[in-house]
Amino acid sequence: MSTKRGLDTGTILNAAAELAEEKGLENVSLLQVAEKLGVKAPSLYNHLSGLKELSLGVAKLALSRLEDAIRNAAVGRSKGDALMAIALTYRKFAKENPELYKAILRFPDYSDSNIQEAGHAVVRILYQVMEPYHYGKEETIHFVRGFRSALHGFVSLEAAGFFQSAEADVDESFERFILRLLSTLNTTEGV
Amino acid sequence: MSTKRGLDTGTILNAAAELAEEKGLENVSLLQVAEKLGVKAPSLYNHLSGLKELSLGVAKLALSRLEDAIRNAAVGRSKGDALMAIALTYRKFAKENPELYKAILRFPDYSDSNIQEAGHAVVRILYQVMEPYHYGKEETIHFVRGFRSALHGFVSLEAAGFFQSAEADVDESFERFILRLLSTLNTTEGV
DNA sequence: TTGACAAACTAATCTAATTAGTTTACAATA
DNA sequence: TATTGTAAACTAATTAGATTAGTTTGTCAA
Repeated sequence: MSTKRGLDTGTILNAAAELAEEKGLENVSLLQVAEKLGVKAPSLYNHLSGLKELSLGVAKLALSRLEDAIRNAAVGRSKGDALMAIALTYRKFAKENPELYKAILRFPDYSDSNIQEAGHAVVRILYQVMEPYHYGKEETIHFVRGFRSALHGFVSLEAAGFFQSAEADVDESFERFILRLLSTLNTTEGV
Repeated sequence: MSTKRGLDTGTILNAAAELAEEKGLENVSLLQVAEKLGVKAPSLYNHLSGLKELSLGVAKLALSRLEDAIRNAAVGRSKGDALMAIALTYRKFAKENPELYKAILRFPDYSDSNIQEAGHAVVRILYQVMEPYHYGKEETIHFVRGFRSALHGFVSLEAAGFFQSAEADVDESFERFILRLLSTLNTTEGV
């Protein structure tokens, strides 16, 4: 029987992600992940350097799934349409994968490394969508920073449980917020 | 000498906050905090229920300091002026107290309880500032949710190390972003 | 067929949180 | 002033988890 060669980094990260959604991000330990994989904890060290790398890996995994979702959302749409679709998809992802989204949020803990890279992928999509507006590079960067901040900020605060006052619908708050931002985009028409 | 009665919850939390800024949030353990206070770790349990409560307490402390700063920023200003001052102060706080700000960010980990309460205080200030615009309650809530999201989102992403492309100044990105939002506020004049 | 290597294992160590049970200083009161 | 109850500190012990060291064992390539 296959007592051997069962693992690789990808398998481990997927198991960790699954475990996160099942039992909460805070219960993702090497021990638990190993157990889920039917393996002893030290075995994991053959594939990653330790808990930090595991956490980082889960965050990267989550980001890349988010990126996929966003890319799909933008396909076949342009300008405001595309941006709104991206925004809705972003929030949907966070709602459907709360623990994975928390994993992304947690990156400030190790702001150092290559999570950034994964983040860039998301940004690149936004740059593409912004092209038809014919803004200058600098102008585009300014806007994209704001747009990302809006998405991230709203979704984080919502996930943390703010926005509970029953007096205003959260879906509507989000849509209005994004529309507000989009309304400031020059509609001078791309010839 | 006073082997006794040295501690209370406030003292512990302040020590923890200090420790966070000195050595990083991730090094705030019961052990380290106890050591800093010249006490054994189990003694802390007389004043709080464990590490979770300590972390929560630090987050609340940080939020209440942020709230103070914001309140001060709004004093003597109104409308767009006040909102911009709040925004700048919010970001300044995060820059000057990075570890404490991280403590706030970390709250999604325990989204349950009474961090919320502290968050409400910030919101209350925003509601006051919004009054002169004479928006309806619902409308105001929508805007405030967006505004907070903007602040939180931008500052978090910046703290996490995104926004590093040298091609656009981050201060300017922030100011433009906030101005963009403010520009969408009705200036129909309060009589 | 074999031998080298990677991948798994067991055993052991370390750090930190937490719990149990004990001691002691303060403060109210007899 | 002596006494005693209690809160707050302590020591000792347990637990969980990460990590390291050193060993064993499949698998694959020569």
